[in-house]
Amino acid sequence: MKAFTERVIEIIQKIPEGEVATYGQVARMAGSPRGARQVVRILHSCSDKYDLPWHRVVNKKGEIAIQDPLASASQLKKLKEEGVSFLSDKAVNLNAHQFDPLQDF
DNA sequence: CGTCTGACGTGGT
DNA sequence: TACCACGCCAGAC
Repeated sequence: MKAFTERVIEIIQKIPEGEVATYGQVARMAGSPRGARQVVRILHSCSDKYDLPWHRVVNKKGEIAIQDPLASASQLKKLKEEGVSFLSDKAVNLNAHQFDPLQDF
């Protein structure tokens, strides 16, 4: 049983290119259904240190939730480059690109 | 220890 | 459909 934080990090690293996952989804996969906020904290503190594909994590509406305009623009660009389709300027098509955890279990 | 915070989720209006 | 209030819980101080 690894620490919740480490599990979250591993899960995020498993998200394939061209797909995205929601904060709550990652939290559930890590064993903490209510831990979406913790996923946020982890991205803040570990996205750089652990080389996480943080741009593949969005909120449940498929929107880029990050507040920093520079970082959100970067996320948008990376997702488009990976072939993710967008419903709007800030929301991905979750229905078509949401990461399927079945492949991981 | 107690308190605050946050790139969220859910349910009610 | 959109917005608001509240719950959640690990980490920073």
